Amino acid sequence: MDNLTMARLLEQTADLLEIDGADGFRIRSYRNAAEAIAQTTADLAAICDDTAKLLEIPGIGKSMATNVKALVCTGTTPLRDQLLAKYTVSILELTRLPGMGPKTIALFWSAAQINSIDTLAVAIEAGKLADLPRMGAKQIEKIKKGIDDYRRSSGRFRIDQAQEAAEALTKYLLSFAGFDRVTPAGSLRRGRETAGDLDLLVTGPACQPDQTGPGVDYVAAYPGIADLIVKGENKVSFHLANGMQVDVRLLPGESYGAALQYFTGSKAHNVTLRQRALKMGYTLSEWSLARLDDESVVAAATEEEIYAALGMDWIPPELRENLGEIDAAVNRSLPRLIEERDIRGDVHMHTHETDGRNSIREMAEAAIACGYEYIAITDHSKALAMTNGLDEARALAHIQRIREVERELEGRVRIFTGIEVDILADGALDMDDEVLAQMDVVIASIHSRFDQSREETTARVLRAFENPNVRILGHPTGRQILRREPVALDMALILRRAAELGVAVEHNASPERLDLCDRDLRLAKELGCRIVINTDAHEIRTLGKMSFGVRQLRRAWLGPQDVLNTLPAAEFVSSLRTRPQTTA
DNA sequence: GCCGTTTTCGGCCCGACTGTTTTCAGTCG
Repeated sequence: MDNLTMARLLEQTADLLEIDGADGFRIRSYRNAAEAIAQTTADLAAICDDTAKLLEIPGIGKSMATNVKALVCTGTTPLRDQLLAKYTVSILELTRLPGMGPKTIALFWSAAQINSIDTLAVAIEAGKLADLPRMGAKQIEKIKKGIDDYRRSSGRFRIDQAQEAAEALTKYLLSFAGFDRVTPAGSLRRGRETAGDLDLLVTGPACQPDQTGPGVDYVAAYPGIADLIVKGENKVSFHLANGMQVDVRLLPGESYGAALQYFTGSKAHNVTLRQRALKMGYTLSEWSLARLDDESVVAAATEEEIYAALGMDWIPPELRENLGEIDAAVNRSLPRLIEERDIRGDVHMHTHETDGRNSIREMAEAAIACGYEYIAITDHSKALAMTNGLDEARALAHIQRIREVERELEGRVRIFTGIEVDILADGALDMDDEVLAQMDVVIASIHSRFDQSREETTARVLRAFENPNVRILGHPTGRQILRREPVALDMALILRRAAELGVAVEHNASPERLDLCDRDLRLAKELGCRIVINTDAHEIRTLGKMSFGVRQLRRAWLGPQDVLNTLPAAEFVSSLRTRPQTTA
């Protein structure tokens, strides 16, 4: 069982405990443990017999360690089985409906044996809920609508979709005279790979207390609103047509920093920060950091002031996941994180020779416009027939054209020759070695047979590594965010072997992939792997999407020294895997 | 159920909004 599955089962147990009316702190400890397990780079299935190692993970105590062992050995825990026997697993989907919390679910279950969205829908139609306490016509209408929405939408959105929505809204909001600053908070600001909703903070003269009426009305008049959820004094919530929920908050400038800090999260980061505030005699809210004794404000206008007053450096939003960043900020030892301008080259892109849309020359010109010193042209190999992948003869001709374009551009950009060669189902590469040996950048990627077992896929990748021409493992898990699950891989084993051989692993910055994910990137660094970040652009427009990947690298605590393509061209090539000298 | 710079017992983060309950519970973030 992998860590994420384990985390999901513990999270599920917490939900069931909550419906069951268990002690709130016990519930929280299950959630904390789930979070810790989802984030750790240790492979719990591998170390589950080593209780001491389990206890090293913050949030895992004696009885949670027992739970972990039970999950690995039996796939469940006694407590979970007991709760599921009472409620059935389908009751959990009720928590996905807006306005349905554990108390309401428990009420419905005890009053009408409702344990799924379907039985809830039937009960509403039969009018069974009308007599229950706190169930007025509005409440029931809200639940009905929630069921319809749930059945239509998946709930989460890719980060680029969230950003696009944020940019459109920001433009609209800034055209109102009383607003002068709009900042996205939440998952988008932290650079997560998906967002469940969009949080926008707004400040300006129209956001002063008791004067927010016109501003709120303006927000609520946004033409993109599909339906309005909440319209309060300083908050407007609504859905966009694609189902994305947006929360817009109007805030006075003097508490903007406190609000930005609060609504950026993560929740776990904020909880830890607040505990620290309390120990220091302060209380931290979305309005201010204030003294506990006389309630006087210590800091509120900027995040920098608040973190400084708490005795620590300002923490970049990407790190705010309660994974050690608070201690590091207190000790003044936060890392210098990589920035987009550190990236000197993009070495994974396609042209119209296969499934790209632009020529070598067009891609190169666009890369120059991005400020890159070098690129690599890495079209597909023949196994990807639908992309018109290259066979050996075409690949050799392509190399010649790449060199010609490089000469034409007269030193304005270095263009490496390359290929994204398929790793076939058995781990062999889809191109002759003597052709691969002529290329600067050979990226090996999986594009087929995603259904193989963990053992098969791991062996497949390890066999590909044995080919000395392989210099980079492309989009290692093959996942497509919200569309296709990652392939099953023994990631620690793969990364350890890559580190030994000097094979670099790619972070594919395309917002559809973001592969490796942040957690595996941290593991890669721990294991001494070299990392390369690429856009995998198929047209000039997507060359500009490097920033989505950079945010994932930052989330993994990576600095420029951890990423090969922050190096100048010559050093970049010489730090790729060195091939054995050919004897011929 | 976890944890320890006052604690191995007794703590464990804070406020807005909604609906319906005339004083507040539940949900959400």
